[in-house]
Amino acid sequence: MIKNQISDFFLVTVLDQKHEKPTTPPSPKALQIIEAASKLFLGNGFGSVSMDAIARHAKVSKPTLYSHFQDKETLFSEIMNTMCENAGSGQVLETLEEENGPPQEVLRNIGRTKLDLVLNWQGLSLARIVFAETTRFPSLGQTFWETGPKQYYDALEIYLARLDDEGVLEVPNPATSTMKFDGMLMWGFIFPLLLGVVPLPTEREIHDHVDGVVDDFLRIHAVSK
Amino acid sequence: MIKNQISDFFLVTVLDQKHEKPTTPPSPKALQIIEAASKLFLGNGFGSVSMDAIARHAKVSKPTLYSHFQDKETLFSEIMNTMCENAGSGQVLETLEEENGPPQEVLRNIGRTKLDLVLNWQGLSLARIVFAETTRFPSLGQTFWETGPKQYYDALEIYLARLDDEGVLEVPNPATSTMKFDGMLMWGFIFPLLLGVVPLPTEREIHDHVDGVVDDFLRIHAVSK
DNA sequence: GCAACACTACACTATACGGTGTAGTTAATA
DNA sequence: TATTAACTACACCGTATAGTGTAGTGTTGC
Repeated sequence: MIKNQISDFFLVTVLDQKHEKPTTPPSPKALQIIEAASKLFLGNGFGSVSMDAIARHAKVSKPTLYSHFQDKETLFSEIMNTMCENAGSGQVLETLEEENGPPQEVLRNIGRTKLDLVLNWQGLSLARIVFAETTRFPSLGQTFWETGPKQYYDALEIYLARLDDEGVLEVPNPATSTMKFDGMLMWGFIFPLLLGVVPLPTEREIHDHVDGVVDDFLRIHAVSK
Repeated sequence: MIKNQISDFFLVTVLDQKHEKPTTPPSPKALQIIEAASKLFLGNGFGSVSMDAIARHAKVSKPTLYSHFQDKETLFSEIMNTMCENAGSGQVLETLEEENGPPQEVLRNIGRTKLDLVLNWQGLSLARIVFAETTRFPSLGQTFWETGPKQYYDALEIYLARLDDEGVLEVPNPATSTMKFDGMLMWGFIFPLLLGVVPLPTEREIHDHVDGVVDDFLRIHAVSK
């Protein structure tokens, strides 16, 4: 069950490289290795996953493993970078670019899409690992930030600036407002989840929460008459 | 320099057990061990700190180390639990209990105190480690949550409920509003900081941010006329 | 003086890990 | 059939680690 969950995530994050540059496609053995290593790293972090375990789970010999990847650190950062890039905010960005409805509707869609992206076993594991290993692999935090949240924040900031221009809302500082919006949206869920003291929220809880956040946000930035 | 920073933090978090139960005070050797292990764990996490390194830094022999602490896991969880308990929200709670001024003033004090508590090298390291190791040591997240954020959230929730009762603000759902307040307060700083993509904010930046958050919060919950 | 105790230095065991070398196997190709 | 490339199983090296055992040292209290 969990195995399938991870496999699915793997498919859309590591393998499903639709926007990939025309590099040589990874060989089937390399794919086995990537898949196994992704699962193990995502579930256990860098330090407590051994190359023997990766080879065993990939059903591949150790020399084969090392013929495809230089060493453990390379393997880890390649996989995590790919994961960060592909687990990025593509859907959220599309939501933002395509929508032209009333702000309440647009913001609700953004909020739900964002929470759906993050509030699941894989998203939380990824965040946990990136937070933890970003001191040992500084590029990790950088890649994660730039390929994921930053793009989403930039787009939302531009959207809010446009609303301000058009006089729909009053958003004197779109950058700050963007982070406050995301903070209201995320913190109450992700903080206790990262500490492991609450279960994942239901779709209904997410839905209601987003509605509340958007209402608050609109009240903050309502145009003063 | 860093050594002193850590020592200071150590003093107020691990050693300075004012509210401690009347247990036997730790021997000087045990203190050396705790101090060294605190520094090392805080800076490097659980996995990449060896018991030899702890003994070396504590200027203590390994058998002495093991005469005071059963094994590495015990040492780690004892130290981290103590840290969580003592790095808790004592100051924030005091701020909340003592203040009786206007909400704007109270909330600003709370916000600044909270951010001061978290936005520093030690607070971030602690959060990083707790997030990362909470799967291996489930009690860690639990202890951190219950001795720290939860008490602060409970107190703030009660405060907001009181303001609602008194008709000062309109807070129909104090629990949710508490998390949204903290989310606006924390997220914009702590998220990029955990990813290592921004430096620590200045006192001035914190100050301005808190003011903005409190203004937004008051606008959300202003009593409708 | 002497016994108890905490400690030290040092050596040691057992295990695990990252990474490599070797010899042999399979399968496709020419 | 001969060649080549990828792969396998297996053994191995060096190192690091958690944790223990031993023999001896200093200090305290009787």
